[in-house]
Amino acid sequence: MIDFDKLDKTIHEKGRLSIMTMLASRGEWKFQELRDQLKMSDGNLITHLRCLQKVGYVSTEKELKGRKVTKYLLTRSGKKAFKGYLRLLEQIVEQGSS
Amino acid sequence: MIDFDKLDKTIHEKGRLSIMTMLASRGEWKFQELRDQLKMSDGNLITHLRCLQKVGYVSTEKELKGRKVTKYLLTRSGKKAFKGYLRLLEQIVEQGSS
DNA sequence: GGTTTAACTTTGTATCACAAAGTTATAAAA
DNA sequence: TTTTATAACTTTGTGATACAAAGTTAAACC
Repeated sequence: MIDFDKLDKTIHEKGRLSIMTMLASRGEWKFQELRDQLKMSDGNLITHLRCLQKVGYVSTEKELKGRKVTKYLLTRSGKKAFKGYLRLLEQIVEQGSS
Repeated sequence: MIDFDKLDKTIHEKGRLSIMTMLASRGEWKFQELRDQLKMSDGNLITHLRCLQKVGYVSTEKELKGRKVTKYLLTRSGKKAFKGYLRLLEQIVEQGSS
């Protein structure tokens, strides 16, 4: 029996799941890129990013030269948590297709 | 790019996801079995089941003889929807491990 | 008839996704 | 050097909903 208590709610929420998936698939994303790709409002996106930062899954890099640009990336802990989350998804897929 | 808009919110919620996974892995489950396995309160479980019934993913069978027992199972539409959901999970897993 | 049991309903609360509007700071234009 | 534009961020409000707890109903067994 799959242990659904282990399902990380921070990652599981649709908006943050999409963010995490993007960050996992490529090193860095600008705020703008995330917003445009995911078609989220500024407020919604930044709230989710803040939430992911607060639990330590995401960090930022600021470009100091040129226009103000913020890049977001997964932390080591974020990568680990996402891996764990994916492992649970795999279990669900496996059990669901049996 | 994965289309997260397609992610079925009815299924995605943790509680209902666990229910759907159980129903997908075995034909029928009694209310009691679901409640005990998933450690949900009566009220919470039935609310999720009602929600799944309302969108047509789950149906019930009542035993008419003996003690009152209700069994829950996936409808054809529920199986189809769950399959679609799993396909999206597979995409996430794939993209996440690239 | 009374008790137990399974399923179900109702009610209340706390959380949270999301949008919209407002704020700040910097860079380019004028 | 004032103005305008832009990117990131904050604040506020609202609606939705997960969940628990307590109450209700109906059938079966004593």
